Amino acid sequence: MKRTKINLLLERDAGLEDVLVNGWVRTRRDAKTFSFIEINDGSALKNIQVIADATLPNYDDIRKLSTGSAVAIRGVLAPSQGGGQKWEIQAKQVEIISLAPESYPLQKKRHTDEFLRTIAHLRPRTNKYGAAFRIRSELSYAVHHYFRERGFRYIHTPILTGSDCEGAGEMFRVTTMDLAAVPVIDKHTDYSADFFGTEANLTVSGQLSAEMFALSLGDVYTFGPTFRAENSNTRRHAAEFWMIEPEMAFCDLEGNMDLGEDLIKHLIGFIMDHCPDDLELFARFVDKKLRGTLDNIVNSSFVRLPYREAIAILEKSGRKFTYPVSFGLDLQTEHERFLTEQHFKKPVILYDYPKSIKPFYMRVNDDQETVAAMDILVPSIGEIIGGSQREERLAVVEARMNEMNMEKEPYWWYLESRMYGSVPHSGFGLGFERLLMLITGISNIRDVIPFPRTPGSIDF
RNA sequence: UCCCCAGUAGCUCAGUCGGCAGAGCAGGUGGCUGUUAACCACCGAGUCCGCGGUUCGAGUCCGUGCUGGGGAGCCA
Repeated sequence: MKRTKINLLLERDAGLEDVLVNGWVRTRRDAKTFSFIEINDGSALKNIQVIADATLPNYDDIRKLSTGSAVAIRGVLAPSQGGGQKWEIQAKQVEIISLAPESYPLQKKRHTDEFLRTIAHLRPRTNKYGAAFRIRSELSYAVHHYFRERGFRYIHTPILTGSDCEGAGEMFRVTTMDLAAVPVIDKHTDYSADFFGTEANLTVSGQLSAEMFALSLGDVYTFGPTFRAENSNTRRHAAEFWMIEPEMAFCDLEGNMDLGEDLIKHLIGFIMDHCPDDLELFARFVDKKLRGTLDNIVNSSFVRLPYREAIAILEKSGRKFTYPVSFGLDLQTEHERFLTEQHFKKPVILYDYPKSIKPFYMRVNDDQETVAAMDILVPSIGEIIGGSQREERLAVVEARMNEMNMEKEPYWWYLESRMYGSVPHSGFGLGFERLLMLITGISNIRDVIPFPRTPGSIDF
């Protein structure tokens, strides 16, 4: 007999004479002539209650069922005789697939996130983490759904890259060389002996590759893992995370901002519509203000503010900031928080940043002083999107690379895209985990990634 | 990498001025009950993070290391 998942049983209108449910025991309560067993199979937040009567042949064993044990229950789906749930299963057969010993670490009470991180292989069996990872799955689907509906193509950009200067971030080196005996020529590593015959790293962004496909297929996006070897020890950073990077041909900065705002609103709305139970858990137990935060984002127009005006607002605010504010300096966390949490109290899109603090590929504005960059900042999380209109003029992008003392040779292919049919185009990167943090109210990025990788930590 | 905080039973924590190691939950046993974080009684449970120091005596004070957390920087 094929098993039926609990989420489908719980939403039924009518009972069933014979069903099979497989899952894990969350708790067992014994009455005089029968036991209540609550089963969860991960398909939903809710458990299903099983009534196991003392007349069952293996009732003695059933009475020993411990939290975490795996079972197969066959029985009747019937209206519950007690309050608290609509349906229950009156068991005709209880097969114990495996009995969890008393050392099972998850108890029927609240655990701290810090403890659960030490048992990351078991934590998805808890209500909170089960809900978080169901939402993560739905959110991934929603990303693909959103772009597909709008004619975007999904591009698998490389994870291994030969460039060591894609971005400012530190990169993870990829090598097959024996690190105890690295070949050296003139005190420098001889990468010609390595697997690719040159230095190789893990990607920090699929953007440059995605641009090539935007200039071919029109509107494209990437959605995959990204790696940063920064020694960042914060609740918002991980060494391995997922990023969504749309790239649009024939699109300027305004169109880019439109997409970023619409994407965020749509994805949040999708989860509100499709994961009400899981979201409710976070609104009740993790962040009491979550509903208000999400409603505010979905219903408000994001503020669009040139960097120059943001500086003026900060200067006039009368606030004493730890870090200085003036044109040419990047905004610090305290400044971003002031703008989104105090001044506007909603998401803010900052754009037209000084070119001196932004990378070579961003399009230089007519003022020659700023570039067509945009960051979307949200309350509590901070920067969730960073993007720009790309510099499509060959001479300008080459001049920028010269200014920054960049070696142009590795980018020959990137520069050729500006020689052959170059067009205005734009894109951005959206931090998938940061969006998940925003949607769930989970405050640590390590808790929205199945097995998080951070400096000094690669267990599981 | 820098600053701050924490580390005591399986888990969450208390431990006063430096003087016998504690509670709740979990687990075990028994009881009660269409229960639902069930309830009641009893029982077992410790490298007080490691190392060194001060002291008659250190969970407690000092130094150092490790681990975890928060903040900052960097960024998504």
